[in-house]
Amino acid sequence: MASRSRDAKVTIRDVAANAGVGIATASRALNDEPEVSEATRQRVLEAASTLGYRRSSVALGLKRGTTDNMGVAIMSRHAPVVLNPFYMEVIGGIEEVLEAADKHLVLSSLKRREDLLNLASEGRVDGLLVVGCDVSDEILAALRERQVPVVLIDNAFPGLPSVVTDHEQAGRLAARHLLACGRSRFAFVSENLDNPNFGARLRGFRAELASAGIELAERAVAAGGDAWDGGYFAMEEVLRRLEEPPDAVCAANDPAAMSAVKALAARGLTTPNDVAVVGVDDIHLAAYHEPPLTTVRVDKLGLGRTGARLLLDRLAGRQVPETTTLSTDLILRGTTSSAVTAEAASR
Amino acid sequence: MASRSRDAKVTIRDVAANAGVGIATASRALNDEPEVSEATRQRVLEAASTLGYRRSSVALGLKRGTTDNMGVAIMSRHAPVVLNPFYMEVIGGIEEVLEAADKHLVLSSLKRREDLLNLASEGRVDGLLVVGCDVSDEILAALRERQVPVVLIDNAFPGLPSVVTDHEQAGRLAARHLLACGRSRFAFVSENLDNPNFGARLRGFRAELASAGIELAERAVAAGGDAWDGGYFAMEEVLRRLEEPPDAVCAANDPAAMSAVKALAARGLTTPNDVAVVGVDDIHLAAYHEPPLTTVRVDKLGLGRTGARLLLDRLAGRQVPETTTLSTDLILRGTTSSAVTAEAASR
DNA sequence: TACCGTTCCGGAAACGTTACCGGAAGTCCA
DNA sequence: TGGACTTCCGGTAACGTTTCCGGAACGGTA
Repeated sequence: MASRSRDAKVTIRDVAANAGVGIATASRALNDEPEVSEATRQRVLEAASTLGYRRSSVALGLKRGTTDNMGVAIMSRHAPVVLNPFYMEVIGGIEEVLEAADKHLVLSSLKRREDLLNLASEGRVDGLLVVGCDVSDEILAALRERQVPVVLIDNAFPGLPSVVTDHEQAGRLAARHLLACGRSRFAFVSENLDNPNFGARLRGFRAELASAGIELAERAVAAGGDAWDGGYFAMEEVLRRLEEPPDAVCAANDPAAMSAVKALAARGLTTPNDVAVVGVDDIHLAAYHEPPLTTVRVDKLGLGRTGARLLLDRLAGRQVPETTTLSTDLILRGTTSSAVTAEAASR
Repeated sequence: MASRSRDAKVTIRDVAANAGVGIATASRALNDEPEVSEATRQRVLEAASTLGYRRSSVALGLKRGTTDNMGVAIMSRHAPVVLNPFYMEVIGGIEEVLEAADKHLVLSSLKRREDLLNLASEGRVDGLLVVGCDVSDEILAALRERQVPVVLIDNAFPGLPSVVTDHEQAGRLAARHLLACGRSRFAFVSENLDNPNFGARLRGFRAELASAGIELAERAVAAGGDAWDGGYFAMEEVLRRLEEPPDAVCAANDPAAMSAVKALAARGLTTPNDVAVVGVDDIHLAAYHEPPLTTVRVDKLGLGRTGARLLLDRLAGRQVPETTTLSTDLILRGTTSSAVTAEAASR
């Protein structure tokens, strides 16, 4: 019963020899196949146990042509990906589904483009989850052409299945809420406006305002740079440009919203009394912000989960839709209404 | 030159046939071995290119007995690991070194204990990096007994190489700084005091105070539970217990410190004027806190980097020290001195 | 007794690669 | 001219599995 620690690697031949059977029989016994008598099965199992046998996943992989591990490639042009709380939650969702399916997750941040291609075509992984927008079309086209099983998360590309957030809806929800709060002077701040997701949020925000008869001036929109305090500089920029400060701000994401609150405070403007602020994403920290951050929740776990599930489906030969869209929810907290206490913060 | 997209997998036999050579020669040409003429090498390379050949890493793995990927197991008993900013930075360091060495990172949060053992003994990974304290001695003993190449990060176990932080030093630095600030009524708050690392921080904190002739009362030490606001409750508890509020608080980690600042504010106590607060870790957010958080920096990237480097060394057959200790640094910011502005915040 | 079906088992091929070994040319020197 | 050495190449074993196929043993039935 106790597994003896062997220095040499113990293979199926060893357990077969030890049990006095052929390797074919040993294989069958180990794999719970029916065509083996109960007596020999026990003998093999016991031999395996005393020898401390572990089947080689590499050999199995070669035989089966499959590895049981999935690549997760996170592209983050700017900040180190591990500092991005958004992606971390997405990975959490991916991991949950993969673990339940007994798959393994190989993580790759992939500065070098060729690595991503190789990961799949060398057979190191069975499929690929590509997370985020910071990946060149060239790579995606190559992936598609090579028929690599891949699912895009938070990004889209013709011919490749993807799961995305309804970013425009997020912007619309933010605008609608701000309008419902009775605000009238709007602004939009972001770390970066090249990011297509942020662009879509702005588009939705602007569209909803337009349908209420309000035009969002170009001067009321600013980007402050890709860092945790990008929103701070964007907010400063907007305050500088406008003769009268806004009373409602939508930020492209939560970090930007939090920084914007700071920038407003630095100008003596309080949140939510002087200015209501709403973010997008609902990262974990949002609920712990002071005041708790009103935000439009993006289903990060859901992105990861359904992305992983789609990839698994695809590998199982099932047909998957080209794009599945996850909707967003307004999370009402303290930066838009002083009536909301910290108690109502968490989910 | 253009790689044709083939539906079937193209193996080295195919490129050998296409180039009109034997597979041994093809292998040599592909691997830049010298015993092949330049002419045939070119022929093989071209055949490989037009066929779109990619060498199978699985077959190579079987042949070599090595996978070129390393397992990273993060144990987090409580919160989902992806929400832990500390570990995320450690992973960043690991990834950096691994990528530079052309290794791949397979991530595993491992709820099920057997998975960790299997990961290595099935040959899925060449080595293992075990991060954090939330792993049972039983597993570590099994790892050691099975001779799995493993390096512990932020944890220690006899017979296994590990890289750790000098947590006691961190506590001492915090105490020394608080003393230098002229404070006299001390407290220590934590999410959790079972965590041996937090315990060591408390020990160092207490020891340094003692050597200044000050005894840290048991009533001035509290744990508030494992969540982002654990420090909040711990701080509340301390304030409730003490007749006079402390004027210096050390938190076991940065999230606890930030929450403690909030709890103090809720009681009308300002930071740093009424109470100086110092955290430990220096997570990314600390510099963006309001006021910027004075903290004792733990070299998270360094933990990951040297852990990965040690593992690589060990796999290369080099001898590695059983424990390497990383020291900490005091980062002076706004929660202990109002003279420090937000400008001096970042690294 | 002869035949057939069932149950259980072992040999060997195959997955894609590298490495060992032997052999065919070609070159050089005596 | 003949040997020895170098250069280049191909066949094949091996890595550890699974799976196909054939066969032995056995029991039951005509």
